[in-house]
Amino acid sequence: MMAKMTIKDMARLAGVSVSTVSLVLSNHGYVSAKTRRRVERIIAKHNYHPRQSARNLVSGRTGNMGFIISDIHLSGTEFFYSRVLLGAELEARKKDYYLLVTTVGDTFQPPQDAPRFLKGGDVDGVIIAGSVPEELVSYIHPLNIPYVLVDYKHPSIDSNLVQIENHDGACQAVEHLLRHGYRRIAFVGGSCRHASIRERFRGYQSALHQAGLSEVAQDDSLHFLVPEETTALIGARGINTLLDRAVQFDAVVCANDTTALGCLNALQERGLDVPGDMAVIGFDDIRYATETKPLLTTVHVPKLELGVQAVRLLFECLENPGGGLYHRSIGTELMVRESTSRVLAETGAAV
Amino acid sequence: MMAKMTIKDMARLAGVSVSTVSLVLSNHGYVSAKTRRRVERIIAKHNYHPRQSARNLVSGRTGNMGFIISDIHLSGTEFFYSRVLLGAELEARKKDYYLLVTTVGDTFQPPQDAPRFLKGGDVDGVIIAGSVPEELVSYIHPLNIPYVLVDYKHPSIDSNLVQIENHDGACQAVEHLLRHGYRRIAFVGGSCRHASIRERFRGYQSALHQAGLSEVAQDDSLHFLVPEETTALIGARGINTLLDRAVQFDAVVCANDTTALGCLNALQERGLDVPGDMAVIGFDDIRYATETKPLLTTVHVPKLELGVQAVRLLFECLENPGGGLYHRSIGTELMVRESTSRVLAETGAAV
DNA sequence: CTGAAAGCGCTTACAG
DNA sequence: CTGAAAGCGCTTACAG
Repeated sequence: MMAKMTIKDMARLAGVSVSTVSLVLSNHGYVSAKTRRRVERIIAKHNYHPRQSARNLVSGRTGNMGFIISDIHLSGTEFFYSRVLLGAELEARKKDYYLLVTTVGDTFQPPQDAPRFLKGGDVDGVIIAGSVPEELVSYIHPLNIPYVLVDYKHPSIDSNLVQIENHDGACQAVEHLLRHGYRRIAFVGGSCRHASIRERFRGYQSALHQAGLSEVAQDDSLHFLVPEETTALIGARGINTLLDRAVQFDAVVCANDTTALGCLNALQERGLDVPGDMAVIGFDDIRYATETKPLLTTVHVPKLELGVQAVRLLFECLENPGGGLYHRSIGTELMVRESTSRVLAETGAAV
Repeated sequence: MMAKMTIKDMARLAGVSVSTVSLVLSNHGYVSAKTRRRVERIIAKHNYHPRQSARNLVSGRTGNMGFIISDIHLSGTEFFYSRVLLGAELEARKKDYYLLVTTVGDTFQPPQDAPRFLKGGDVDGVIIAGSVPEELVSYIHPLNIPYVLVDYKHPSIDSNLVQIENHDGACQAVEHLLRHGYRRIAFVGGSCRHASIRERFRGYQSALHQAGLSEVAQDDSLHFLVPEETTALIGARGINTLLDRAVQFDAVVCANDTTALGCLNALQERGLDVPGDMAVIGFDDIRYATETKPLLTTVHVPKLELGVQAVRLLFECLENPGGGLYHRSIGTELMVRESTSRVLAETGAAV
């Protein structure tokens, strides 16, 4: 194993100065075509790559981007934020940035638990995916380092944001049900502590209002929202609770797909047919939505895109320091499958 | 926004030399208690943190660890490798290492698609989680950089390995079923291209052999293995295929929980009761296994631990260069829940 | 116990 | 178009 090659070795081998090698590496100044070729050949031959830490030292930037996610979200049941991470990684890679991934627990206490890269200044910017302890945001905000929040919002601090059009998505869901003749539409939610879920609930309500069904929108016996973390069990509990209340309803909008899966199971167990007796509609479009029986109609959230946009937004902040705050909204799309359409499910013909 | 503080500023402020500040920072040499206190106070007061890139430059190490995962695994249906990632991050953090996470697609072609940190020498070691294109391993192997494979193995190259005791886990599953009186035990698998799944199948077979049930172990009409990526649909397809073959069986061992979920759904749909008519046992113990109806008996794999051990093993390689290859096996544990025990499911009393 | 100096591998003005 | 030199922020022998 030979020692690691340096720019000096390249210069010596190519018979030029270190500066010249640096110039062809960076593509900044002018180098004669001939010299450039010679240097490039030497570089390729020895498979030389400049050391990032040396470059960083002089450039003052790090080439790293922090990616913070709560441990719950990273390993929950839903495959949501790992797709956001994937999108972010793909986009960061395009600009030759590395993603430094770290997690925070829900017992987060600054400054002890603050990611080391924040203290050490080892990142040029930070992406925070999903809901995190408020303390994290209040810790990072005054740090003078650009950061963007994805699908989360601090109650009082204004940040760079990439958000889902939750309100609109929920409206689409309700409108779809209304078009198909459903009227008594219930809502079963995951954690109402999460802003996204509250927005979905509000979207559901406002679509009903628009349709002149305010009594449904307002009827809390048709709504099941709990402050707990989202699991499929909550969906099952929601359905059973509503059913036990003996209120009439023929459709249920779920706060997300995980909840919807729980609903589907519970309905099946109580002997109710979906969509024959009851329509079910989810939110997120996780992959499992296409593996249920019946296939789940849901509001598709472009998860990869959330990650991509977060990285792009961060770069804009980097290039444009002091340029104020950016907010970006990512639209949703209704995926009509089997769980909301009697005809579709039974004959295979679309309505 | 004041300029970033450097070690020089600290030295000036504390009235000592730069070397002294460095000494108290690194805790290496001797500094008088008094001087140390003074320097420490200044450091704390100004919230100074040494720049990693400068340290890296002189130390020759990077303080980074690469974490490579296929995009399929990062955003598949199973929540498996994200827990491995979580474990790795937690352990790396303990040693002040950053995790550089990147993904590879299945069209991977070296050297273009090789992670940039490999070419640039920006990591001290690499963890590869789950199955990846063989080309990745053959690319990285001669690079003279320590790497460890988690739950994967190159067919011909010998690497540092952290593996699951798949064979043993599958034996446990079968033995549990045998103890409960099941005899005609089927196997429904996900991708048989994956070594782990093949090992599970072999474990299943050898436990049956041991029990004198070689005819079951050998009866391919009781086995469903496909070369496709694992999804719940494969489980459903497996059950339906076996049932349509009209072979007798009263239990099914699944290659993993995702497959088992599909089995559960398919059985329910065909009107069969679990565990009344049929026992189902999974592998992995993903969170969803505790949200099914009935709760899924499964072989628990300590996913976090896989990540932790991978990082530890990598550190051993780092500290002990040229120390040969390490192989580590992580044991499994049978989680007995409802899907394999008639009594347990119906009366709540354990067998 | 503490300081002056060299050096890690690069980039960037500045001369020429 | 190319080279010599300074400097990025640290650490590490080496003197004292």
